Amino acid sequence: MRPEPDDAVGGVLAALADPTRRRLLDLLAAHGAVTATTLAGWLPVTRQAIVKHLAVLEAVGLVGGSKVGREMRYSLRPEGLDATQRWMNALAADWDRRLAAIKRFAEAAED
Amino acid sequence: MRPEPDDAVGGVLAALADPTRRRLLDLLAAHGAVTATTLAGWLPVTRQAIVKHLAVLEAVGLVGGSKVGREMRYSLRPEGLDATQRWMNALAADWDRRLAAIKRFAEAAED
DNA sequence: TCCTTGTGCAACCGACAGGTTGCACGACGA
DNA sequence: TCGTCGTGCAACCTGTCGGTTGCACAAGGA
Repeated sequence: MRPEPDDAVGGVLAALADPTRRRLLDLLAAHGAVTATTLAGWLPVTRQAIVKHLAVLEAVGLVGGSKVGREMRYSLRPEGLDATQRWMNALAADWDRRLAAIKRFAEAAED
Repeated sequence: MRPEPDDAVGGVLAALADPTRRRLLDLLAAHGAVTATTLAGWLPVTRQAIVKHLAVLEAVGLVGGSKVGREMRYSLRPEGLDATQRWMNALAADWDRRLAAIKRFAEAAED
């Protein structure tokens, strides 16, 4: 997947599309700032896999990491969701609007 | 991707993650019920690719097709978005809630 | 000080998604 | 009726994604 640089929403959607990544977000929501090694203990995958997932989540702004001593603590960054959330709500509203228009049009001009 | 039967949201997110699929949805929103061949004329991909994309969109309930004569007209199915939209709003709210709690906790126990 | 323990980096692998081509079939118009 | 046009199906190709293993290195504790 090659989301163009200006496409933040697409990136977030792609990130959210993976179930492991969603579980990761759940765990972060439940436990706050936590290390990749700890997360690996809760999921049936390697620490490396976790790190990769956290990297894509970080790239789209859904999580952030801060170094504490020699360990890296990852935590949620809820603002990262905002744009996508708004996009999706707008999309739903737009669909409803258009569908209503089309329906009205179809009723008017009975083909 | 193997979305478990009970996981509708994951399927929709995965479907929405692809930029071509999003463009497809935009086109359907703009033009109503339209055929795969027509859509292929508007996008730089083969009709077959379009058909595949429409298949995954249909599988998650975002679009629906109805046969008219020998041609297949695809159109939006806005209810398909609803569950995912609600999920995402709930997620955002949940994150804000948890983050606020953590922040309050951090303020109380100044490390 | 040295050993332990966790992190980061790179190579590698299998599976699948997005895309293409080719073809057979069914419906519509002349 | 026959030719045409659009659809559906299947095989195939290629890139990338999720995942693993192995290793080098830095930071803490005894």
